[in-house]
Amino acid sequence: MALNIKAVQGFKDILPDEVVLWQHVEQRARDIFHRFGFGEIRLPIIEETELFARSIGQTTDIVEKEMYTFVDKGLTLRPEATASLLRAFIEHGLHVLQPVQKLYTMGPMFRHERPQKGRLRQFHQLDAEIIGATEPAVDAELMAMGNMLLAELGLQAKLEINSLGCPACRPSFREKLVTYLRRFAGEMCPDCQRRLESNPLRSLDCKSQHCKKVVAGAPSILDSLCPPCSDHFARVREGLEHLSVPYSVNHCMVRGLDYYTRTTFEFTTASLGAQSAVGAGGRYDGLIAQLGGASLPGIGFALGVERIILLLQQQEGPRLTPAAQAEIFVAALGENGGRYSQLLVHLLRQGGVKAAMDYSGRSLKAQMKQAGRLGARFALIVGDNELSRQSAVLRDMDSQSQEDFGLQDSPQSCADRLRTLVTTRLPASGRPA
RNA sequence: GUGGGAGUAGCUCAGCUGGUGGCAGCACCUGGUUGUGGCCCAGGAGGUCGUGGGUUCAAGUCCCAUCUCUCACCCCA
Repeated sequence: MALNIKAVQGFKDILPDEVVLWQHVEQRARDIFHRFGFGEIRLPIIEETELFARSIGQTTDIVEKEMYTFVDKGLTLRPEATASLLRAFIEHGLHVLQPVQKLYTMGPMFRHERPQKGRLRQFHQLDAEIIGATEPAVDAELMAMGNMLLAELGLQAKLEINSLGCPACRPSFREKLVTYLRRFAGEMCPDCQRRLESNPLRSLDCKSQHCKKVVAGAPSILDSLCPPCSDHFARVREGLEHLSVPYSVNHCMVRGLDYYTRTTFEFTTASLGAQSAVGAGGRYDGLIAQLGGASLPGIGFALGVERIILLLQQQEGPRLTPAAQAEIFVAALGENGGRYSQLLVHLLRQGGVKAAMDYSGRSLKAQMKQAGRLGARFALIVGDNELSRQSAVLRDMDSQSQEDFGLQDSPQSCADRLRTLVTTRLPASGRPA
């Protein structure tokens, strides 16, 4: 701790032990996304501020107070991925390639909020979007995919769904709701009183006990949907049931971003403290046109990687163990042993074998210890003695058995023989690979 | 942005009402074993007690500020 420089608030390092989990999650996600026909798209993490203001909504908390913006340059670190993805989609005219595009991306997002459990200022999302399809079956498929990913990761999450209607039916619901809430405004929390004008739908999801009481008697948006939206929602539900995806309807669920229409959903868990959402998403049928693109519907979701990692870490059961850092460790003794070992290790690596050695001339005991620590299955002991009699000692670290390993032929063929050995010989015990 | 809790070794943490920083555990190094890992034993190394001020003969301990972590509000992945 010589330097008094630390990571800035809300940003954190992910150390090698934890990276193992990250890679696991990312691998699973890629695997499943590919199964569903999604292609990866990689996006810049910075965009013109205007993009987020126009898509997420001027009056949302994200845009009003949580963005990392370079004011002098008009640029902003992305607070979410959908806007960037759609920008790229429109910019490159991807809709001409095929009528329905399925894209995913993953990476860091930035929001200037107060950090707490499962919430960082730089956090990571897995993001999947389907553009160009309006069929309810697509909504169901997308949710099924999220559900499958969480299930394959071994996580317990509930799926809650709702419909927020469309520009044809939401405004009238909003009016109905405001009329109702006005009657009880006095009983509601100060936040909700303030939201009465700015974002009355948000009151439906308020945690305050008083508000919950009021909201319990409020009209439901599901009763106010126009026939097309109502039909869409019914068929989304049918789709989920058809695929046996468990879900519940939560007519109070609202979203923090303005662009959502019709289907919205959240994957929630009780094990994350105040942050119950592991992932969330919804349909945004007007957004692409609003950003200057073709008039195309879209739907997508984002999963919070940190939140998934937290859940995995809380889980009982066997931990993920990092892969061995070395398959074979060459223990060198003496100056000649060191020179020969260095070449051998290099040739092994060239041949695709994870090989390691120690250059500091430490005792054999210390080197064997290091071999064990690296998870090496074999140790090859090469000292000046071995070189002079042209025969090294090969030790199987699990069975503790040792055998001679001839060094008569060239270093290259020795390396080749060792590689064959490492890749073909079965482990002595049922030790994880 | 608001409120509670907390910062002592790489990690987890003792340290009472101020009086020399812990034979603490894990990890690390060395030795016990002339050249053989995991267990055991012995020894060793490792600290601006988050940072900056203040009170005091004396501050890890009390006071103020600040930074960070943490939990919650707000909001959200």
